[in-house]
Amino acid sequence: MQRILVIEDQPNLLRSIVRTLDESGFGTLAADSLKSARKLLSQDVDLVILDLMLPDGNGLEWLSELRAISKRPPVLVVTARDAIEDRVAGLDAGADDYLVKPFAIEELLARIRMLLRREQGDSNPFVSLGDLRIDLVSRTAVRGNQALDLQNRQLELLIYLVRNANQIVTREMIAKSVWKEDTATWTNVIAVHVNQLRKKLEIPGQPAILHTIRGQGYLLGDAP
Amino acid sequence: MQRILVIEDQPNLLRSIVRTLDESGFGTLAADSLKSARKLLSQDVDLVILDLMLPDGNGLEWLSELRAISKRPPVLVVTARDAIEDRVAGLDAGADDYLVKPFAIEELLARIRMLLRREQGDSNPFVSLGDLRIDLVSRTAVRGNQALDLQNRQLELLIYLVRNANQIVTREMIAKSVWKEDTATWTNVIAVHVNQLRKKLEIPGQPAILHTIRGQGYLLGDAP
DNA sequence: CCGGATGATGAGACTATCGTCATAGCGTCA
DNA sequence: TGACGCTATGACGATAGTCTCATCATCCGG
Repeated sequence: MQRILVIEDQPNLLRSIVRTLDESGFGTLAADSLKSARKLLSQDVDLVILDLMLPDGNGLEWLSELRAISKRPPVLVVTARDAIEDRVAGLDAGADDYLVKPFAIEELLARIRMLLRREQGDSNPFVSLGDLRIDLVSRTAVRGNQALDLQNRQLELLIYLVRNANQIVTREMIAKSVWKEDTATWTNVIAVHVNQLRKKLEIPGQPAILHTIRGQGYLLGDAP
Repeated sequence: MQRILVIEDQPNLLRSIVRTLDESGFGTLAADSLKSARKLLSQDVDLVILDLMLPDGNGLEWLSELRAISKRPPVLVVTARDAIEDRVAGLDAGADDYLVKPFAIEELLARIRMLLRREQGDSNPFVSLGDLRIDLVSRTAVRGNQALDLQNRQLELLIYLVRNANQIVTREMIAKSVWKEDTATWTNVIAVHVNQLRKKLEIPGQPAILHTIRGQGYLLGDAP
């Protein structure tokens, strides 16, 4: 369930927003001051709805602080301040949308859907090839629906191979990119790691995807 | 230079928008119908400004077609239709923002900046705090312009602290997130790693940024 | 079909990383 | 100020990750 943090100091409006969000199937966290907002903003909030005028300070400053750290989560500013300067200031401070009070609850929901939709595509960057997928931030590799338990070097090697999928990569290229030195060319370190990677990567009974190109290097992808 | 496609059939408004964008340093492509828009979109466009009522059809249908193929580029809908149903329909069709005519050119520019800012985030994701910055894909941490040579655990710990900057994190929270187990609470592993991290993170002669909150936990950021 | 070259593989050595422990330092409160 | 509890720190041992080496398998040209 997606969690939304609502920062709003008017009790009636806060209650009304929270109720609507609950009914729409979102999880909600409510804050009526910047102080309590700071407490509730942990990394697993998916969206923030922010009123600007709060008892203990200006919401824009809080927003700037947040954006200095991270571009997530998206922030939808909801405020009575409708002057153009205010709108520009809000958006430039890092807001992802700016909605002026009074607003229709339907429009609020539509804008929430829009922001969350955008988040989904924005999830961790990854590389993939066929049924193989590597999340570059959590550093997890999955083949089909089976997680692969790889060591660091094996993962680095695999990422390099996926990034250069369906083309031959020489040992020199691998040494330079994965080992950051050329010396590795003189030993058979690469062969050893390719070997270890194959054991975990290939599925017995299915055609291999990590091929040796004799005299040239390796190739990840469809047989040449 | 970032390129913006403007789809608008009122010649005066179209000209005015294009001029403003040019002056702001954007590249512009102009279309006064869906037909010409289809032609121009095949080029590399970073953002689309879309009027809904066009001579040869409804912009929303065109938007839906586009979104069926790709979530890029972002689309900013600009229209005279200001009914709530219209706004909801536009956002749900895949628009990334919805601006009602007449609008201030300053707000249009602010919303364009907002949308493009998000696109830029396509580079490696990172977290930062003050002069500290961590690239989450290359897994490198930099303080000022000095790279920090951190071990895996130290980096994981630092990422967690930055993500929860300026708030107290307890040992239990750290154990759960970084070690993925509660057992670490019973030893002083965390203290040891915090200690090692401090040696590499703190700059002698400058105020510390990784504080101990006696009896509670640790805090990364400004002194409490 | 043979021999040299190239790549694969298992075992073990080396090493960086990590966790534990003992002890020292420091704050806090009576 | 003294004692207690919490935190810092250096050293050491355990472990997982990485590399080396010897040997085996396979390919390809005579």
